[in-house]
Amino acid sequence: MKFVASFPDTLVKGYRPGRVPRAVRSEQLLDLADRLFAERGFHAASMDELARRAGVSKPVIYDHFDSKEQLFATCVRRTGELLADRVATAVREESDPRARLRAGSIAYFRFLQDQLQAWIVLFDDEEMRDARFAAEASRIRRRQSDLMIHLMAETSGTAPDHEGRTRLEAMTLAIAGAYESLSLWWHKHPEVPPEELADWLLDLIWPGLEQLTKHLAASP
Amino acid sequence: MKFVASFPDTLVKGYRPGRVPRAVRSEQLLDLADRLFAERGFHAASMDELARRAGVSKPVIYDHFDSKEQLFATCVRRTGELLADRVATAVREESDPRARLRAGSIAYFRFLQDQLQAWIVLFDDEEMRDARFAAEASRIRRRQSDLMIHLMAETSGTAPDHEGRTRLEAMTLAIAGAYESLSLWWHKHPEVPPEELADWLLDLIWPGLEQLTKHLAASP
Amino acid sequence: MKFVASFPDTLVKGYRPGRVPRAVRSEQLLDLADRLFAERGFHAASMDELARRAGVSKPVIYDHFDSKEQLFATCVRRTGELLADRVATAVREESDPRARLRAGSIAYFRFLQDQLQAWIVLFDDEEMRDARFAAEASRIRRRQSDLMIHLMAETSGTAPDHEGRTRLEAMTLAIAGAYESLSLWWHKHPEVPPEELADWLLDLIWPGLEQLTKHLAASP
Amino acid sequence: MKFVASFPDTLVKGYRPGRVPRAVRSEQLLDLADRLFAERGFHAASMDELARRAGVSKPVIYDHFDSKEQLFATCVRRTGELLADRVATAVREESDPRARLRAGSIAYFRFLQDQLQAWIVLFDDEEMRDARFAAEASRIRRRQSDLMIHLMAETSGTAPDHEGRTRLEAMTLAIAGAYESLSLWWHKHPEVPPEELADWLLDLIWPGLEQLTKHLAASP
DNA sequence: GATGAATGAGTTTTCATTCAT
DNA sequence: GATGAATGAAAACTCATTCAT
Repeated sequence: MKFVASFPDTLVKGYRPGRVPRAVRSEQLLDLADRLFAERGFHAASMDELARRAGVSKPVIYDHFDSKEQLFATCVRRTGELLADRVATAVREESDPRARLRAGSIAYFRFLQDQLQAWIVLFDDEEMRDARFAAEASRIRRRQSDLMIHLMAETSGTAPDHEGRTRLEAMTLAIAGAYESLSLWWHKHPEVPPEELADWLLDLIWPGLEQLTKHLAASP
Repeated sequence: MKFVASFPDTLVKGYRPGRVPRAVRSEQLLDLADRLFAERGFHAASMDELARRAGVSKPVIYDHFDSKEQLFATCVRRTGELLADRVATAVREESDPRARLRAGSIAYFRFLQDQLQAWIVLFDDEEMRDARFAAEASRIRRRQSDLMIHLMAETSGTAPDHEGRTRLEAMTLAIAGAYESLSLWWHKHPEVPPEELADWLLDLIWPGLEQLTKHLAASP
Repeated sequence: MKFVASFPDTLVKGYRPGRVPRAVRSEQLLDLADRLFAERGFHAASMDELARRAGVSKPVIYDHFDSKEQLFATCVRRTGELLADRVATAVREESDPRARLRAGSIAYFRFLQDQLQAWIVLFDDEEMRDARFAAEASRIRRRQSDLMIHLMAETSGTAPDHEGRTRLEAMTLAIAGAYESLSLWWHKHPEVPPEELADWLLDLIWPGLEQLTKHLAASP
Repeated sequence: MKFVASFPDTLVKGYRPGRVPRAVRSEQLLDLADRLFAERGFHAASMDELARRAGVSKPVIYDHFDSKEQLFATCVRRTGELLADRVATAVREESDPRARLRAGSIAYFRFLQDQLQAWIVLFDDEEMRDARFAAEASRIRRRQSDLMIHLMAETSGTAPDHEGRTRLEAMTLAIAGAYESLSLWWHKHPEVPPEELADWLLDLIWPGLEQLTKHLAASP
């Protein structure tokens, strides 16, 4: 006889096992799913394991979420929204463009620090580029990019023409990629403080960005 | 229900079907696997389909490769090496640092244009970030990064200290991320020529990079 | 994912939702179950959906019926009894044997017209021939058959011997089958009026039936 | 440790267990599936059990048939075709219309006797009326009906008008239902020989049928 | 009289992988 | 050098049914 490890990872706080209100259970499942997807990736994560970790039976999960895909999408969206909020809030608290970008960057890296597992779902997951989730993933990246475009537009004061917008879009997406890639590196060098990371990145791209903005403002 | 035999995608040229020398078969399988992984992603690609496309039975594949994982890893490495070669060759043909970086960038984007399907395996695949393949993937990125570090080191003429090296490494990886992300954007804007892409990116990062190099050279 | 509450199909008339006397609730559930089984068939019909349609929770259903099977059986029996009543009543209103059979037939087809969904449960349901329900189904068919035997016996005036009874039973069951099959055909040709259907069938079987009756009357 | 009963129902004759040619395995699976569906009905029959009975693993089944549905459909069609062949052959051997119908009926009942389990799949299965299989089922019934229409048309010598054809179709389908229902009765009275069953049914419907034919021939 | 939350046992289906020939 | 036939293990998802309140 096999003894399956039978301690659920999470006994939802303050509730006796097996009788948890719907909303609470939903949150718990989302949290555990975030972690599980981060650890295993979409495909390798199994609903069975999620159920085991939550200490519930599978139908409970399917009572809360339609499918594995929908559960994953929900995780991703939730995390993406949280990240966008944090960054936007931080940006809003500064007025000088460079300071704003710096504040946003710091908020970005701090979020990764706090929500390690959630962030991995966002950027490091194998499936994040799966066709079915590409939409959500690129929406997130685009949101970061848009924020930056907005920032740059403020700086320049003029609206760029079509070609200019195309270029700006490409560049901000490239920068978003730089953030993501740097995040992965950071994962292995956690001793670097978020502020320093932000400064490094700003020193690298700010000159080019400023130049670009001027160029675009001048071109039409 | 079994797929009826039908026409294998590839009848290896110059050989009667079913009697192909080992090395040729290996190459053929790698080519088809590249394509298949690019189309479907690692998980969704099935050995059955690969066998069907190759017009052989599955044991043949297992005679050449230990497992699906190993096959995938081999595809990735092969493509990565090809890319690195192209870039290195292009870089070698220029002498001015900025021109070298530009030449490398153009070679990079041209490779993507030529080897669309292979490149997707490299960067766009869902699994590329799977734990099992992370090693290979980051090795490729690192190779790009190293190349750039080398480039920058030449420029500055002095070797940076430890902290400097850390920072340089982080930044070059960030830049590699920018390239990858820009490539994904390019996928949807193929009308932009590789040279223009390269110029955009250089305009963005060159000022920061130059500055960084000077700074690092000065610091010790 | 749970279906959001939405509007139950039936708010039992004259009662506040959620406070309905037992007998009324039972009837309501049977009506809805009839409809549901007719629409989906036994297997595909789910207790969840029944509960939703009734606007109650599942335990309520289980408080009224032991199991899905028992619920289905109850539906079938109820409908069967209704049908038998209608036919018997119609038969009683005529005196000539042929006219009696005709009246019964018309009543039969009219019932189908009125109670379309209930009838489907009776004859068209996939499960009606399931071992577990065969009993109930054949009881209904037998009731029709018995009625006819009775009719024929009246006509002949003599009781047939054992062999004769066997044959008569077989024939009346065959005729019941003809009714059922014709009903299915009618489903796709609803423009034919019940009276015409009855006449067609009578023209077909009456000569043989009369003959059979005489033969059986003569044989002992 | 649980000992699952491990004698497969069928060790395919003449082959060592586990190495059976494709065509043979296909036939074996169809035969066993026929039996299984007959015993349990479509829903209650599980692929697991079929695999167990065949002494193979489930993937073997899925290598031969796309899905449970397709397997069932194949069973049904195969049996239906066999039945139609037998009946048609028997009919062809007589020339007088009544004799032809009688011969066909006898062939029909003999088929049931021989292929008991297959026949149950045809008529007694719960799912035979499932929307997904209705097509196949009604095609079979219609084939019987068509055969009879053909027979009757020969007798009358004239083609009936539209209304006449509608009526004839309805009646022949009704008769097909009578056959099916009588078959079910026969299941419990196997002592009656097929010839007697056929005679009973012919005595019942022939007079009406003949009349109908004349009537239809006269009407236009 | 009624409910929200939960479950056990099952279903079909898929896939990488390997004998025996 | 190659194949036809087979498998073990697991996956996602469903459903009738029942506590505890």
